[in-house]
Amino acid sequence: MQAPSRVRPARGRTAAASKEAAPRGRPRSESCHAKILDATVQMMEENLYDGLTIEGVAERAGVSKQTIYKWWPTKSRLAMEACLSRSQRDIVDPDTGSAEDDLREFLIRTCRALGNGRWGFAVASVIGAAQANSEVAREFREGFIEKRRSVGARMLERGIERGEVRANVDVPLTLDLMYGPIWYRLLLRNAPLDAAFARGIVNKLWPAIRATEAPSRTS
Amino acid sequence: MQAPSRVRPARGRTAAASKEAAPRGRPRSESCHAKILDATVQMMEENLYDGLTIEGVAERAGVSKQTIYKWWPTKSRLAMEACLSRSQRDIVDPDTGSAEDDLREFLIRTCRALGNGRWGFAVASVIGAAQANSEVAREFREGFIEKRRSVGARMLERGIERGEVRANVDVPLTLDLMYGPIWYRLLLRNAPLDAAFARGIVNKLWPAIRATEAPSRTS
DNA sequence: CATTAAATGCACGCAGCGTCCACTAAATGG
DNA sequence: CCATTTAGTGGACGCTGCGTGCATTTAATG
Repeated sequence: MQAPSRVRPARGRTAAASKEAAPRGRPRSESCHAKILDATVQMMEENLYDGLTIEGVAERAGVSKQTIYKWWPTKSRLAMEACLSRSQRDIVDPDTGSAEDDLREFLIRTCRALGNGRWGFAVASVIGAAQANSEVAREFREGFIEKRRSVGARMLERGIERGEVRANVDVPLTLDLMYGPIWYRLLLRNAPLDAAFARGIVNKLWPAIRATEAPSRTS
Repeated sequence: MQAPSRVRPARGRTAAASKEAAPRGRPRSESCHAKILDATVQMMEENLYDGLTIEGVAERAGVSKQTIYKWWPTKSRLAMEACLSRSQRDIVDPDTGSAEDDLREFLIRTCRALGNGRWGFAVASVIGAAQANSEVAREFREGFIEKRRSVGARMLERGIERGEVRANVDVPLTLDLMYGPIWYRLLLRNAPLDAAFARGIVNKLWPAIRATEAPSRTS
């Protein structure tokens, strides 16, 4: 998934944890690696996946095309890694102590990351590209979707332990119901992807999730 | 959206409703039109959007490339119209007399159309392609998504009139919650898109929609 | 200094899009 | 029957961008 990391420890320093001896030859340029990913994200934000060209990335990054092909076999893999690396920072477990608040916060954060600016469009275009190639689709699922789902599952499980969430809740289905509408709006752009939407999802879903039988809070 | 229809009434017959006189020149071949759309669907089912080539369609349909370009400006527009025309038959309002049953039936039907065989993958790949071109995205939304949404809205409104659905329900949000999970699974393939899933969606959502405050039916 | 591997620069083959053009085919009205 | 109009054919073309190949230079190792 990640381009194979062959970066060696800084000159002179011997990494204590590293079992293998220093590799021979010229070390991989970490700066090239970063510049390529940056240029890729930038180009996707401007031109979406279709407008992403290896030649363009090479030019922007000030790097030769061969260097890119050395580390990423195809354009789709490059786009994928750029997308995943850029997305990591948006996946955070709020862990507020309340399952309902956790879910709401997480969805609000997700909507915020994807809903404004060009990044959402770029992500959508990568999802799109993944539809044409099952291997890319799998990588995207594992690197992007499953990470979000596991955070969601953790929030639900904490809720079950605390007695806020009914114990027999169908976790995978619940996650589909939570994330599905967000991807739907991301991809179809029929309405804004904002905090109000995130709140709406949780408010509608919570009565089907929560343990107590108190009156529904749905608007 | 549709390739402009210039087919004229059959020879000799004067269409009563037609206001304009018979067009001059050679009439458009309806058989070519159909063969092109069929070949497009077939090729997308086999090779997804990326594997769809105008040259390939021309060959399969036994038609010249120019004929295709005459009626569809780009590959994406061709894919779009093929997708929309093939999909019409799956969009049916069950109108059972019960809003809950209507919703369930409609979602089951949708899952059935998209969940097995190659067609679902083909549709997903068109959604994907739409992400790279905002005009294609808009057409897809209007021709495919909005048709389904308006059927859904009608089912909910009938439910409101009959008192089964709470009057203040947020219809667009509810539709997002219903359809979102389906598109999510269609695109991400994390789990099967089957009737059980459709039922799960309705069962979970129904308590947030229905007018009465009877105990929830969620599993 | 020899070795190893990374990065460069340039050329190439190839597929497929979209266009152009001259030609043929099928309808029209006079 | 003929001029006109529009549809469809077939082949050639230019272009972009992918992915490869290869000789060369650069930065690290012992």
